[in-house]
Amino acid sequence: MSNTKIRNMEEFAAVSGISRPTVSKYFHDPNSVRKSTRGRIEAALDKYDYRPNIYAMNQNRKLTKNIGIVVPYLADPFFAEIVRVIEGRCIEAGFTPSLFSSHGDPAHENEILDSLRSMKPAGVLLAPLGRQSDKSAIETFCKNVPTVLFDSNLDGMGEAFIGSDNHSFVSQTVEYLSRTGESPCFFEMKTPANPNANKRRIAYISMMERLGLEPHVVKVEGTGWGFEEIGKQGGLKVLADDSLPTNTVLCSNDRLAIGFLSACYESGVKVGRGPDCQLRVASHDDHPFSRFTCPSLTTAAHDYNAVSDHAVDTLFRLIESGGHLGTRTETLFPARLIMRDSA
Amino acid sequence: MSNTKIRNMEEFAAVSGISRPTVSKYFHDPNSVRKSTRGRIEAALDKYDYRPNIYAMNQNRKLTKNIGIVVPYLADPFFAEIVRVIEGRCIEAGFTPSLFSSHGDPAHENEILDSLRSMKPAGVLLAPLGRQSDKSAIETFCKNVPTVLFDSNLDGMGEAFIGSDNHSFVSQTVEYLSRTGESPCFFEMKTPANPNANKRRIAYISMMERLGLEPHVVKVEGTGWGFEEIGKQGGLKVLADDSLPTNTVLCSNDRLAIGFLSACYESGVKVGRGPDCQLRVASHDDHPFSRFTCPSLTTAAHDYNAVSDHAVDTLFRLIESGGHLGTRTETLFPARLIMRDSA
DNA sequence: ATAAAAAATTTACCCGCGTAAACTTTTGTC
DNA sequence: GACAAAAGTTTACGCGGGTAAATTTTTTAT
Repeated sequence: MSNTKIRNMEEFAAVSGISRPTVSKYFHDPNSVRKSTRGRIEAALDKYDYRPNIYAMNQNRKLTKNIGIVVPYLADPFFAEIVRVIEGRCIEAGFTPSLFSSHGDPAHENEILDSLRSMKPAGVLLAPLGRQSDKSAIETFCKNVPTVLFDSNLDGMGEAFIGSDNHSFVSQTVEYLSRTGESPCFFEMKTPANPNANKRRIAYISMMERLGLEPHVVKVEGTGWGFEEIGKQGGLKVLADDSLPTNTVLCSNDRLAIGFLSACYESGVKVGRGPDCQLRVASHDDHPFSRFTCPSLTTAAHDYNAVSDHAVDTLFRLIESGGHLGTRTETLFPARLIMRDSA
Repeated sequence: MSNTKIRNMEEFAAVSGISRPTVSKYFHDPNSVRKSTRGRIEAALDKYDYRPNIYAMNQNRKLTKNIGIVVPYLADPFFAEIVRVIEGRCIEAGFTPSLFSSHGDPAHENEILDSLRSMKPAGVLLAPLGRQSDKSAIETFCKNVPTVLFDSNLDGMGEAFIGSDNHSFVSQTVEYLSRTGESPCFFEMKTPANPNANKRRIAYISMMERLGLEPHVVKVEGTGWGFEEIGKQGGLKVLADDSLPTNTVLCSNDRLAIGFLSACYESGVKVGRGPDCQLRVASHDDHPFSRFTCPSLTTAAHDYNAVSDHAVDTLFRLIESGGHLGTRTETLFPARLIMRDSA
C-alpha cells in the first residue's frame, strides 16, 4: 500500500499504466477489459486503494447501480428479516441497496419516494404502507422509476407484485383448527393498516363457509402500528367480557397474537391444546418471536426466502428489460403451517 | 404546476428570474438569500418542481449533507427504535440519513464503512458490533470520517461515545431484587458479542460484593445474534439440571430473558413474585417486546430519547466544529427500573 | 440624500467522470 | 506471416452544479 494519494481516475490511470477510458470501463464492468489489463489495474488497485467518486460516476448515468428498498415499519422484525435477505441479494448482484423505513407514516413514505427519485435508482423494491399510502403519489412514482411491489399489493401499481398468498395462510390455519377442535373465531383490528388483513378476513369467512361453519369476526379498537399493544388491550377486554364466541382464536397476524397471548396470561387463561387449556390461539406470519411466546405460537409461515428471492429476481429482470415488463404479474407464495404449542 | 420540464439549475434559474449562483446558494441554505429572492425561487419551485441533481451537488463538496447511521443488527427492535428517532432528528436538521445494518457480520460492517467513506458523509453515527468488530478498520475509518460511537464503546475510537450506564442498570436491578427476595444470579452468554455484556457482569459482581452477597454467574452456550434462542436453550438446560443457584435470575439483556421466560413456561416453572411462583426473572434494556412476555418482564430501561438526542447533538457539534472535538467524551445515561410482573 | 454594506449578477473555471470518434496496438486464426 | 477482430489509446467534449472574482444593484444606516 503506497502512501501517495490518488485524487482521481486520471491519476489512478497513470499509476496503473492504463488509459483513463479503459479504467473507466473496468469500473463499469471488470470483465469488459482484457485479462492482462484487469491484472494491472487490480495490482494498482490494492497498491493505491483508489475508489472512483460515486457522485461523479452517477452524475452522467441515466440510471445508477442503486436499488431502493422501502418498508413500512422497520421496527417490525418481520421486515427487518426480509430486508436482510434482500440486501444480500442486491450486493451479490453488484448493486448498492439503500434502505428506507416509512415508520408507519404516509407523509414520510412520500418523502422517501421523493428523495428516491432524485437518486435515479436502477430499481426500487417497495413494500407500501397499504391503506394509508398516498396512492396517487405512489402511482406517479412507479411511472418514473422501475418499481416492484412486495408484501402489500396496491392495485395496478408497480411493474409486479410479490407477496404471500393470504388465502393459503388462512385456509391452512382454519382447516387445521377446525379439524382438531372447535372452529376458530377471527381476531383482528377494526381498521387494519394493511390490505393483507382484509384479504385474511375474507379468506377466513369464505373458508368457514366452505366448511359449513359459522364465521365469527372479533374486531378490536386501536390504530397505528403498535399491534402488540392493540392485541393485548383487545384481548384483555374480550376475556374480561367473556365475549369470545368460541374457545379457539385465530389472530390476523402474529404481532396481534403476541399481545393477545400476553392478555391471556395476565387474565389467567391457559392457552394450548392440552386438556387443562381453556383457549387455543393461532395466527399468521411466523414472526421471528413467535417461537418464544408462552406458549409458543402455532402459525402459518411466510416463505421469506421465496418472497425475497422472487422479488429481487423480478426487479433484476425489470432492470435488464429497461424498465418495463410485459404485463403486471402478481406472484403469491403459499404458507407453511407451523404447529407449536398454542393450538 | 407547469409541464415544461426543467433539466438543470441553469434552466430553473431562468424561469425563476434569478441567477444560477444565487439559486445555488439558496439550495445550500435558503436563509442565505434575501427574503424577496427566496420568495421568487420558492414560487418557481412549486410551479416547476425542480430538484438539484444530488450527484452533481455532492461531487465538488468536500463534505455532503449525508449522515451515515450504522447499527449492528437491525432485526433487533431495540436498534430499529433508536434508528427511527435518530433518523427523525437528522431530517429535522436538514441532513439526509443513510441507514446500514451490519446484520451481525464483521465483514459486512467493514464493507459498510468502506462504502460510507466514499459517500463523503458529514458525519457518522456508529453502533459497532463490539468484540467482533475489526478494530483497526474502525479506527482507520474514524480518523477519516467524523464519527460518534453509540451503544457499544470501543476504546478511544470515534470523537465521542454515547451510551447507557451499565452500572446504573445492574445496580438498580440487583438492589431491587436483593431487597425484595433472594439475591439474583446473573444469566448470560458464555462469549457475549457486545462489550456491554461484560460491563454488566462486572457491575453485577461488584454490586453483589458491596451488598455482602455472593455472586453467581450462570453462563450458557451459544454464539451469534440469536439471543432469544440461546436464552431458551440455556434456560431449558439449567432448569432441567436444576442447577440455578438461587430462585432469582437476572438476565444480561431482555432478549436472553425472552428466551429464558419461554424456557420457564415450557418447563412448567411459574415466574413472578406471587406466593405460588418458583422463580423471579429480571433483565435489562426494556426491549419493545418486554411488556408482552409472560409474565411481563421487570427490566431496566434505556433512556432511548436521551441517548438518541445526545448522540445526534454531539454529532452536529462535531460537524460544526469541522470534524474534531476537544477531548473524547463518554456520556452514559442511567437506567430507569421498570417493575412488571416477572420479579 | 448619500455613503456604506449587503446581496445579486456576470463571467469563468473547476470537479471527476462518462463517453463518443478516430486511431493504434495487440490477439488470435488460418 | 498476413489480416481481421478485439482491445486499448488519444483527444475532446459534456454533465450539473460549486465557487471565486469583479461588477452592479439593492438595502440599510446616517
